[in-house]
Amino acid sequence: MVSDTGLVLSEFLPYRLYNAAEKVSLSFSHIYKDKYGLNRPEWRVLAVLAQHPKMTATEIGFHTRMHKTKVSRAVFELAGRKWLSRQLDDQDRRVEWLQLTKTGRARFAGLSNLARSFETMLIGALGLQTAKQLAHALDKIEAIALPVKTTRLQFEGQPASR
Amino acid sequence: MVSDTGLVLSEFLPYRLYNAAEKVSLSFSHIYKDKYGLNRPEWRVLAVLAQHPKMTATEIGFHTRMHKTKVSRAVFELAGRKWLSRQLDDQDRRVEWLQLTKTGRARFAGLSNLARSFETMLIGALGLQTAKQLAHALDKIEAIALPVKTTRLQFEGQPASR
DNA sequence: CGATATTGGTTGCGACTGTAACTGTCAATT
DNA sequence: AATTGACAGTTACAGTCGCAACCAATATCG
Repeated sequence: MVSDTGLVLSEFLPYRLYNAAEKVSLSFSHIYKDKYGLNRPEWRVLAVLAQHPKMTATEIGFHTRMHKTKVSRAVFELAGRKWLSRQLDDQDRRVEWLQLTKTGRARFAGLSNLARSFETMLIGALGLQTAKQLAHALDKIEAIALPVKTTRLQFEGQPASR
Repeated sequence: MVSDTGLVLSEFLPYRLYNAAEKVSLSFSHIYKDKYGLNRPEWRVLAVLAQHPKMTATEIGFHTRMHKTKVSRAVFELAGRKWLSRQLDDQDRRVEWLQLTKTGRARFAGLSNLARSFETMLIGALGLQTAKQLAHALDKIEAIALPVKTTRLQFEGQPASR
């Protein structure tokens, strides 16, 4: 028998990690959302294309850990704004090479500065020591393997319908 | 002129924090999703009601930092399954007191054990030292004030919106 | 009292998401 | 060449989300 002392949600690590990430992310999102009208996938695509001038959508998905449909939609939107250009590969016409346009690079330059200010502010608020420890913990989380699937149990009282 | 060395997304703290939280949260979600058919708001409502036997939806929102519509929908779902009961307050009939049913408590007991196992596994994978440093960093993130514009969570003592 | 504001909780709507199924292209096998 | 399978990228669909508008009950104020 397992001693059930209950579970204190507010001390539960996954919960706390998620809330902290949401808080930071929500705050940061105003920088690309309010001023530039971007959503998160679009911001990420922009940032990764600024760093790696020519990439395919698949590569972007790999780098940003985003689902390919997210990438596809973000690319569609940014292309519509002419912040990036698409160019079919000569050898393999399934592949599209994406790169920022002049406009895209110009927009990102502004965003990039705001982003770095935000990060500096955040690290300042945490303290350098804590920020480094946090970065180290994130390294480890990135590195570890976590269980991915389980099997579904059947029981009375399945989801109700609205 | 600001030196634009670009921005390396993969080293950007908000990005890394968010990805780490998503990774952990996704892995953990299988515990309540695949096995019990719950989504995250439902899991949170269940957990907080298990800890605090009688609460109102508003209080739950405060504790779990969830928007009141999320709470409302989660409560609706759990009530439909008869995992919790709703009871109008005698004095103020706008207020509903929520508490877990026997079924709800039974389900949560199982979930709770799985949750604690998961957390133990996670802490083990990080190492105790790193886990403590992470917890400390999360404390600080919770405590600091970050610029937030539009989206407001519903807290006690805060105007809803204007 | 009556009018108005506030509060607890719900719902309509538009925006965003992941799954899975799809299109079009290339590669391998026959 | 024709078939098959793999792959890049898109899209249909159903589920989820937050905002704003809403309803009903209560509190406040003239």
